Formats: sequence, structure tokens, C-alpha cells
Amino acid sequence: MVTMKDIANAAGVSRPTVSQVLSGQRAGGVQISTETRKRVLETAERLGYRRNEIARSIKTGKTNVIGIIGGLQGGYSLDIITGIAEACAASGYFMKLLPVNNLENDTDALGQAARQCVEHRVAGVICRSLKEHALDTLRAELDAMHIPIVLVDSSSHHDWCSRVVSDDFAGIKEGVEFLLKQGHRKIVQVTSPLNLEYARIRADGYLAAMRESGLPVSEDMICEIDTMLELSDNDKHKLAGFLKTNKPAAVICGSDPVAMKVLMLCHEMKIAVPDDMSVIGFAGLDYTIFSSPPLTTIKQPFCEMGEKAFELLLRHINGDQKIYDLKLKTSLVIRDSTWKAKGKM
Amino acid sequence: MVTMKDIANAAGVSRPTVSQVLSGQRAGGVQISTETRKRVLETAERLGYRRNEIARSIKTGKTNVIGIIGGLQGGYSLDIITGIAEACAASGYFMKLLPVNNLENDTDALGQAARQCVEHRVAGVICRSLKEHALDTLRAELDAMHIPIVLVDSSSHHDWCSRVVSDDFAGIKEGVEFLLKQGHRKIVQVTSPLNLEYARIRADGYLAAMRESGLPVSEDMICEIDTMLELSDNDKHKLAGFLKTNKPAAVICGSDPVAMKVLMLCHEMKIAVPDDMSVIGFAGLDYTIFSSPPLTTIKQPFCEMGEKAFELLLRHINGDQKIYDLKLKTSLVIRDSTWKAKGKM
DNA sequence: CATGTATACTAACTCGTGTTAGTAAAGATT
DNA sequence: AATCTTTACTAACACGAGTTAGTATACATG
Repeated sequence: MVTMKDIANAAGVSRPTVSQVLSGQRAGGVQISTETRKRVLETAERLGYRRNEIARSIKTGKTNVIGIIGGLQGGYSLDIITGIAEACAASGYFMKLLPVNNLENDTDALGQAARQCVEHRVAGVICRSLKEHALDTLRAELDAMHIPIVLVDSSSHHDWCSRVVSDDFAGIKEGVEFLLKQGHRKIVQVTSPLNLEYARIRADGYLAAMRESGLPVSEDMICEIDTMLELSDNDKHKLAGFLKTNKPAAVICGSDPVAMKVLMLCHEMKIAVPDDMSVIGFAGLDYTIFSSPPLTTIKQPFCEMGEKAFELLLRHINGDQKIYDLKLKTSLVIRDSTWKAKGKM
Repeated sequence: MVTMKDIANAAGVSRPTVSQVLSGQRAGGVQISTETRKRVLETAERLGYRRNEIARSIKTGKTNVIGIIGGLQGGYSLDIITGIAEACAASGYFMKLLPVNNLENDTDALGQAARQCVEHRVAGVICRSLKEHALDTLRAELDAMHIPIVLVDSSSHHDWCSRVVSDDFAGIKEGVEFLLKQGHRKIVQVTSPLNLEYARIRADGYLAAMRESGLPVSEDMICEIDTMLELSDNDKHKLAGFLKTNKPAAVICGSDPVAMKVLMLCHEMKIAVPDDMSVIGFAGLDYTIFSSPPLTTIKQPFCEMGEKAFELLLRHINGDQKIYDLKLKTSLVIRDSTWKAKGKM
């Protein structure tokens, strides 16, 4: 492995000179003759020198690495990471991945990930988390070392660290209003269990939109089904019963997987979508285009969330103490699981 | 930031002693009294010391970090990374993510990613790549520094670096044989453009399986459609014409997205799946469970591929020079887009 | 010729850690 | 009592860089 020392020897100059040439920084008014500079650069090239970021960051006390803590499940994780990645690349930062499945429950793993971030002296951490006590673990490790944290896609907010989320409440309201505008009245919700914070927020959005329109609504018009990939027999009966009882004109779902399951059940129950019933999903995952009919869904700006999260983190790294809470707008992607024109009733 | 020096001062010992206590290594027969050890550990705990992996690896000349180079598109990327992550965690390694979209074409970006791996002195690199010349870029950067590379999910193999892939050829054959066993004769393939290496391999598997069964088959029985997420109008006409002309009993697809598009078109064309026609996908992506009917698909062992890739990389890091080419078995996931029992013809 | 001032470089220190060689003190052996 | 061992520690060097202070040379000024 070629070092600056090797270059210095080969070029017949001192090591600091090499350092000054290569870093391009003439610190303290240090001047370098063009001849020497050329010779050093040529020698470096010839010997195949590659600078050592490790040694460099031990001196500067800074690393250009951020830690990403969080589970890798869910199709959207990748989009968030992609967003972070792009912003990172633009600023010369790198991502160290610390996957922790079960962020909510596995506090040990979370604490370990945080500690590893500290040991690797990351400049900051982006984390996706859900529960309060889990975050305290993070804070205990990172705050002491003054490593800033930004939460992304986290339902709970804290006044000690910034957060970037999609505005799910507004998003669901927009979806409901879209359905109302098309003439639907009996709108129900199918969603993940309401003890999940994100599901609760989306349920509240649904309830609020209905109430604001003066329509009758109650918690009974919300059906909770499991988050498992496959629709269990239990849930299938529950959901079928729910649809038969309520005979909804439209279903606004708490997530895309839920919406896909609803569509599948509709096929089985011979409910024509969107003729007999409209369906809207939530997330805007790529695969929702493959359902039949292709799913109308409320798209969360995952990629942008990642970008903004890094942007905020960078601010904190650079000393900004202010706490931000960014809620990014969702967008309604209209496909074929809802009516195209108004009032095809 | 607390250093060993701070601990030494606070505990009234020398810095090397602290180092020896904390690293647990009594190098050169160095002994430490239990009393001193206890005092040092207590002081370290009290001051909130966190070891500095950066300074550490500058001395040892090793890092416990590997670089992951590759695009993040495609639902399976995440599964591969998950596999790598688990194996990493088990061995105390970390992943530095270097996303490069367009691995095939953007040689610049690839070269830059490779160079950054060198500059961060990663212990090894796992890369997903497709084209020959792109790999040469990688090799030029990494080989000189003796940084081992393992390719994962890469269609082309090279005699200078190890590779882990799924055995797509055998996988497709298994799929075709499954269809044959159920009594189908007229089996066709719909796939991504055949200039993509993975598509070519799967096409060859299809052709081979048909020929081995003594059935007539030709390249005409393969329909190429675009890899874009949405089925273009152009492709839709092409595919519809293909199905009308060939009137296949079954379609074995080159990928899951292709299969999803086939299913969507079947809905439009009122072709009942599986009654009128069976459909098999390739990849085993999670969302294939959501199609109607749920898709029978050939599942690639992405997670295991990631694990094995890291395992091989670790061997190379530890000095193993042998080149491996692992082909992992796929598995047929039978769902409802194919007949359940034999000969329901 | 003596002095001042750019210019171009190097000596020496630093970062936080690992490691080897060397030393002081206590106890064991002859 | 003199010597050897063992025990427990520290001095000193190293890793690969960044950085400050200081020095030698060349040239301009008085």
C-alpha cells in the first residue's frame, strides 16, 4: 500500500510537501512551486497512490460517513435509502448500513447499532423508528457524543431530534375528498391494526375527512386486518363480513398491501372494482400497478423523504441546533380501482 | 470525546496499560493486575469511553467494513442486502453502501465507487454487475490494492473473482418440467429482451427443457417485452398477438414483473388463469402473492445468495485465493396461476 | 554591503490507538 | 547475600495522515 512517505522518497521531497500538494491546501500560506507540484503529482500517479480516508479522518476528527439504522423490510425502505444515497453522494458522504429488524422491540440490537455508530465515529445518524422507549436508547448513546439524529418515516415525534415524514393525515383526507367528489357516500376504511401509530394517524385522517363533510362515521366503519403478507383465513372472514355488512361504495385503505388484499378478496367475492366498489391504497409502492385493476393509491414521497432527511442531518452536522419536523405532501395516483369520471353511480 | 489518555490520567496509570486492559490482549506476555484492570474499566465506564474504530484500524491496517456496490432498483436488491447484512453482523463486519444505478453503462460512477472503496480501505467488495467491461473497471481499481471482490446475482462469470448466483437455467427447466408433468404441451415463454444476459440464460433453460422432452420448440415461441414497469401499448399489442397466434397452454415467464403483466393482459383478454392458460413467474418476489390469481413462481434464494456472497468474501479476506462459482438452487412456489392437480385439461 | 521580504520547503508536533522493548519491584532460588 | 524469575507496569516507536512553526534561498530595497 503506497503512502505519502513513499511518494516523498521517490520524488525527493519531504512528506509534508506531498501532503500539501495532494490535499491542495496551502495551509498557513505555504507555497509550492509548480515544478515540485507536478513532480509530486506524477509520482503519486505512477506509484498508484490512493489516499487513506481512515488516516485522514483520524486527524481531522471528522468522518464523511453517516449511519443508517433501521429495518430493511417493506418495499419502501429501498426508496428512502435511495433518496438518502443520492443526497449523500452529492455531498461526498457515505452510508454505513446498520440493519435492525424489529426496531420497536429489539432494544438491544438498536443499542448495539447506536454504539457501533459511535465507535465508527459517524458524523450523524438517520433512523427509522416507531416506539418511544426505543428512541431513548438511541439518544442515550448518540446524544452524549453529540452525534445528530434525524428520524425518517417515524410516526412519533420528539422535541429533541428532527423528523421527516409524509403528511399521512392530509394524504388520507385528500383521498377521501376525491372519493366524495366522485359521488361516493358510504366510504369505509380497511387498515392495519390501529395500535400501530401510522395506522392510527391514517384512521384519524379518514374520520376527520368524513366528519368535515358532515357524513356519519364511526370506528365501526374501520376494519383492522393483520400485517402479514398473506391474508389469513381469519381475516378473510372478518373482511368479507365487514364488506357484506357495510356494503361500502368505496374503501380507503391504510396501506398498499391491505388494498391488494382487499382487491384479491373482491375477486373471490365477485365484487367488481371499480364498478361495484372503489378501492384506494396508501404508499404508492411500485407493484400496485400490477393489480387488476391497477390500484389508485396515495403515494408517499419516500425518495424525497430520504433526501430531506440527509439535508437536515447535514445541517445538524454543521452545527444547526434547530429541530425541524418536516411533513412532505403525498400525491394521489389515480389508476383504475376508482372511477375515472365523476358520478358513474 | 474521551480518549484512552483521559482514562490513563483519571486512573493514574499509563496509556498503554489502558489500551491493554480495554483490548483484552496481553500482547507479548504482558500481565495486568486484577486491581488495575478493575480500576481502568471502572474509569472507562465512568467517563463514558467509546473506542475509536478509526484510530484502531489505522494501526491494525484492517477495517471491518465491506463495500456493497450496485444499483438499488428491483425488489430483490433488498433481500440480497439483508442476506449480506445478517452474515456481516454475525462476523462483526459492517456494510458501506455505494449505490450505482446503471451499473452496465455508467462506468464512471462504477469506477468512482470502486475508488471510494479503496480510499476507505474496505476489507472487500460485493458487487452486482452485468457487463464485462464494467467489471474491468472494478478490477483495475481493486485488484491493485488486493481488495477481494465477490459478484452476486451477476450473469457473467470471470475466472478472476468468485460469484454467487441462482441456478436460473435449472430453475426454468424445473418450471417447464412441472408444466409438462401436469399435461401441458404447448408451452411458450414471455421474457425481458434477450440481449440481457439473465434473460438469455432463462430462455436457454426453457429451450433446453422443451428439447429434452422431445417437444417442438423455436425462438418464435419466445416473446420479448420491455423491462419498463408499465406495459406499453406497443408491447401490449405484441403480446396479445403472440398469445392469439400461439394459443399456449402455459406461459413460463423470464421474470415476475413480466408474469404480472401477462396476468394483467389475460384479465383484459378474458383469458382465465389457470383454467385457459397457466402462468409461471421467475424471482419469487413478495408481491406476486397479490396478483389474481396469486402467481406460481420460481423463487430465487436472494437472501441466501447474500449470505454466501459474504461468506466467500470473508474467505478471500482471510487469504483464500481459490475462485468459487456458486449456483444456488431455486425453488418452485406453487400458487394458483397453475393447475393444482395433474391433467385438469 | 546590509537589510528586508517573498518564496519554497522541512522539522516537529498532532490525532487515538496498537505493540514491542525495557525497567522497577517483589519474591524465589542457590 | 547474590542471583534469577516472575509480575506489573511504562517508555518509545509505529500507523498514515494534517498542520504549525521555523529555516534556507533568492531577490528586491535601502
